[in-house]
Amino acid sequence: MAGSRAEQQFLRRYDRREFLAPLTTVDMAIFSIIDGQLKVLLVERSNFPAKGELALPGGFVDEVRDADLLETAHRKLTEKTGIESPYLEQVATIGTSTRDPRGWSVTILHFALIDSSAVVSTAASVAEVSKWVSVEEASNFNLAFDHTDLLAMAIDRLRSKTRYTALPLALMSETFTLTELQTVFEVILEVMLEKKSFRRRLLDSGLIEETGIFQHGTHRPAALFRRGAGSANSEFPRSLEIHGS
Amino acid sequence: MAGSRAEQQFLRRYDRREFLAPLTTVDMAIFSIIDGQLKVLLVERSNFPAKGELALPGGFVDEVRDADLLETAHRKLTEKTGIESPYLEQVATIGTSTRDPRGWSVTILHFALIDSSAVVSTAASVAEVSKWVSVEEASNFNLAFDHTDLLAMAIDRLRSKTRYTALPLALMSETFTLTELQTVFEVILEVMLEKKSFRRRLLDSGLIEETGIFQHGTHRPAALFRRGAGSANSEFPRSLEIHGS
DNA sequence: ACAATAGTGTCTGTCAGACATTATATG
DNA sequence: CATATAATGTCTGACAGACACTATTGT
Repeated sequence: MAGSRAEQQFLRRYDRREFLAPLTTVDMAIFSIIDGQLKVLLVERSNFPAKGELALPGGFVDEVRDADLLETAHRKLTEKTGIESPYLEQVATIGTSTRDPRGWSVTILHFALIDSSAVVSTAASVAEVSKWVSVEEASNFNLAFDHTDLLAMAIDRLRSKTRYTALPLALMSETFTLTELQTVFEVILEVMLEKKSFRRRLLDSGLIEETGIFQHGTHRPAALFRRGAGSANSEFPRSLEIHGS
Repeated sequence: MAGSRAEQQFLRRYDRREFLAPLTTVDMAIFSIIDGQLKVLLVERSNFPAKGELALPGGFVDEVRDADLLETAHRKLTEKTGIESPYLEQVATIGTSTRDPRGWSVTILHFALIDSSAVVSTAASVAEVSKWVSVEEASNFNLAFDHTDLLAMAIDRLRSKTRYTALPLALMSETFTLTELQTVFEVILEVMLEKKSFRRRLLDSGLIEETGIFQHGTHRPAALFRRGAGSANSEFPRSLEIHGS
């Protein structure tokens, strides 16, 4: 069925180069918490078009090296940050005739969350000019192409998932206190959360486990946790209620 | 900034045909409720590859006619069904080196929900061989390419959204009774729902409004409703609890 | 009057929010 | 021992589930 003689002949004669396909790229919104702020990695474009402008990192599918789009995204991420196994998720695919001056162009937008502590290694492994910018600043820059829109979509997705999953766990370092975790949620959502309900939600979720170790600081020591078995992407039965702001 | 002389020169010399881009298509899972079942529209492929096999409808971006991917999806939908304004949503983008024998290929998968009553007009306006198949059957067919996987993703998305939105409203005809609506939810979720909580949820949502008309059938007449102001895509604060199957 | 379908009353359970209270370090 | 921070107790409120009950039609 799948390999009739006629089909094989068709495929032998088929040459993709005879057909014009849209330019296809993978773009990445790579988030991390740095200095208590939600930051995104931007690169300064070293080639035309939009040379010199700030943009989300991204690039073309490498038909030889990438078996699928996720590998393209992973490869881009490793190239830019040196990070190997972040949280990585497809956000949306944007394709229009006008977004790239080279012609009809499609980008598959992903977002990645990386562990704050892993970020240190970034600068060293990066050749291209790249920098971490707070999402607020980044949203106000005039990014290359439609990247301002793409960034907004990625932030929306992160915010919305933060309301009904424990996704921000992917931003934490190996061990963390519940107060630290709550602060990260609050930074993302731009809202204060109730301590008791936050702790109940996380502790009951089974997504974190106690290390038995305590972090000694200025006052009462805080229990240190690590990520547990479950997927940080799994859904709570109810969303956090976001009122004001 | 955006149009320096050097950049203009770069663009004048740039010829996309020199670069090989992945094959890019838009595929559609078009759902409707027919004879009380959730059905999906399948077409018999009239060309190689996979000629003669059943597949989700889809096709290439038309760089001249389509301003963006959503227009491509709308165009495909209108070509296949004659429907103009369905609910339409992007599900995911799948790109691998192996899914199409012609080479590295990307598809942007969408799903559409169309009004049961609109379906009647379908057969007439369609040249290609297409047919409505229950999702159960369709999932068991061996569809062309990776379309069995694509269909599963689209069904997953529909099921999951049915748990926390009123998306199935898009499947109803102009007016409908609450019992009919509940039955559609049940068909999609493959679970029985509690009448009282279902009605409360929908009535309190403001997503439907009474027509004041009653449907007289074999017994007590049922109030007829129509879709209201709000977006059927908006989220309830809690998901429906799905226990057993 | 009866059967069948439409629609309601009301109790329970779960889980998030509010906020007061207790616990345990360090200086 | 004072104070800051960690952690808990417990009440409320929103909303889904369960299920018994009432209402209204056609036959």
